[in-house]
Amino acid sequence: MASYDLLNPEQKEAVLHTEGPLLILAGAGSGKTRVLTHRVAYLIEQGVNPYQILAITFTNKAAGEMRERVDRLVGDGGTSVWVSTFHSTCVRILRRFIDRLGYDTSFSIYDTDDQKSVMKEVCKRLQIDTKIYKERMLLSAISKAKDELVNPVEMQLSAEGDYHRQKIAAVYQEYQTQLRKNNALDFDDLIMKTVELFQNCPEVLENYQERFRYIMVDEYQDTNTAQFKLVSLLASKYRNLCVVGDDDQSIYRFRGANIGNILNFEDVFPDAKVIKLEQNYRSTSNILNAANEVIHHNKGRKDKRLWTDNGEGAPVHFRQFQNAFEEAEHVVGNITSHIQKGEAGYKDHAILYRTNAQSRLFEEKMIYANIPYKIIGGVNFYARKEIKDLLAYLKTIDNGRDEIAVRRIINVPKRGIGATTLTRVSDYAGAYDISFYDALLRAEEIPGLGRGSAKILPFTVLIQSLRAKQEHATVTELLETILEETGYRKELELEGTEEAEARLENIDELINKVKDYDENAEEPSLGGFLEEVALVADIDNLEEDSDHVVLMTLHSAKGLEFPYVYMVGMEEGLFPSFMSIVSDDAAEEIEEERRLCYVGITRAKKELTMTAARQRMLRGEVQYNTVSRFIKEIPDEYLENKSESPAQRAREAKEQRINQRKEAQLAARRSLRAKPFETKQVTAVKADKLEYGVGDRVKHLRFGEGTVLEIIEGSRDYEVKVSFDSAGVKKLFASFAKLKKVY
DNA sequence: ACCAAGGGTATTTTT
DNA sequence: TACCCTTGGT
Repeated sequence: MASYDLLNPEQKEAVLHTEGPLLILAGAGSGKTRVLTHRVAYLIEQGVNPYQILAITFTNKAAGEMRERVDRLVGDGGTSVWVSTFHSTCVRILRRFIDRLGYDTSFSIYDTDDQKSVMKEVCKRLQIDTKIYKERMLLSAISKAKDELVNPVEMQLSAEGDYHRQKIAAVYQEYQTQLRKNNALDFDDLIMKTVELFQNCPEVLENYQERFRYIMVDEYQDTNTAQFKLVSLLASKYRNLCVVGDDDQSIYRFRGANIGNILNFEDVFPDAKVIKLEQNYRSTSNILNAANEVIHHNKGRKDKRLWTDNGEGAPVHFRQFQNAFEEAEHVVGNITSHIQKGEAGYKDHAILYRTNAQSRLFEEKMIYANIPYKIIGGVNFYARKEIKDLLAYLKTIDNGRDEIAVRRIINVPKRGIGATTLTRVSDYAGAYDISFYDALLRAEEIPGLGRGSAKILPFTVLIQSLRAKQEHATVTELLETILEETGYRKELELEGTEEAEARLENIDELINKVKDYDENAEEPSLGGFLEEVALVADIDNLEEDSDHVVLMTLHSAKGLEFPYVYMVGMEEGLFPSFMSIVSDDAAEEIEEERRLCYVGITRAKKELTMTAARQRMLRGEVQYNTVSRFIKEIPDEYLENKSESPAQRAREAKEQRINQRKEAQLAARRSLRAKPFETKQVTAVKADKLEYGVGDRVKHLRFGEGTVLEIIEGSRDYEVKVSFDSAGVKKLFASFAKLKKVY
């Protein structure tokens, strides 16, 4: 039984208001997750079946956290509450019912990389001049349309008389055709197709309306039109829709987020109850006041002002440096001194920047200073070449219609199959209206292939045998077989370069993740694994318990908090970004940047340091930037500006610094070369010793209780053989299986 | 079919 | 600066 006494009056009100539409305007750090989880607990206490509660978040990390907190609060009863992201919710629904829209339920999910490949093909087919219509731009136009639930036909109609837009509509049309041919959906499709499904199949919608009688949406300010539609359809029957958000933290306009969803909630649901959470439990009042002042410069927001009864704390620090090197040096030095004084651990620090490119300098300095760090974002783990290659093999096994996947790996490792051969196969597939892979199976019949068909044969034989194997093998076994049979691993090993070494490490990491999946998923399957992998963001991998400094963009930082926060690159042209300043609707865009700034400031619990550089290298050019307007929006009473004047600065002996810098760069480069891809994250760590021994009773998440039969100590992990009461004898890896001793 | 080199171009944020 | 794509050579 959860206790509600520790909630403040507004929080309590939000928890107790269970029926009808509810808008919770939750300021930064006002305890919204707490409210949401307690609300779930309360609903269950009131006799609501947990199975009928749906909580939607944006990231897997947020979902995981909520899941954990719900479990802790309500115990086993909470496990059937459906907590997941928009995208995975939609995938789960589509996997059941998308056949009604003419897709196969084993559809692939395409990431931006795959989308680009499709778009290339589309442009070739339609003979689009990619000098004028850039693939990137076409894709973003399509994405925008999907966010707004506009289909190709509608776009075509609305483009009447506009040649340019008509062209885009034609591309959109063909792009969808290609996706369907590949039995694939892109990210935006996941939402849009689900909405389509609901609109076309009332009985399916009804089914889910009945199921989800209580719906909660987190980060509501970031929903786009399609997501809003999805939620309103689901909630339209029982109307128990609770949305939580903060219009001041709406930072995904570029991705289609419609701030109107939160600003107009009360218009759409006139009977909505509105509750504001304005007490902040996170930051000092200096930090909070600075945030309030900055965001106050925005128009068209819901009026609110956060307050706290935490102490005043230190003023917000601001320093401007001569260049980006010194900026990085200062930040890293500052962190080091906190550590040395024993004031804080590495993990208490976060460095936040506007663009991913800024991470590099900090990374170099960290390596030099021997500070453990983790970079979030940049190239997603699953977007790396070697990982994508291996996933493409798995996808090919799983979904024979995914041409992008097949094409990706048909000549990796090299099988001597080139462009000409592929075109012939593709033409043949088109002529007989079969999939690309099926055409490969008939390689001998394809005219003009000649010796090409002999080269194709080993590939199809391999895939066919893997498909056969899939029936009874785990994903781990499949992956290992691929690595061996294709010679992929061997090739990298023979290469012997540091880069190949890094790739091999990444592959090991992938194997770890697969093992983890095989052993912990409810019902492990190849399709299930691919699905899980398709929807992870880098932020999802942030582990709270390991001790390192975190570097990430301001966007990724939303929802997190750190005692010490550094907001770097506070310069006009960088933050706010150049694009936003020169944009056609600069007013709107700058407001979005300001909200981003607000998000950054409110991440800090104890101390906030903002820095800028007069000079910095940007895309190969030296830029001279002035201090960001956002700094100027913070009144002096909350801000301590310790920037040195240029004159003072000039007097300083530069020599020493320059030397130091060179040295540092050298060292950094040396170790950067050793690991060209960010710090390796090892998810599987061999425990020093296990808490259980042979003969002990243990409990496994999926298999239930059992008795330990045998423990084999391997070099990297313990292999534990357990006889489960109901699931039989299993061999498990200790670091993944998370066995708990039962007393 | 494969590779290396060079030119051109982009750069904001990401589920 | 760094990547991507085209080009041209073998």
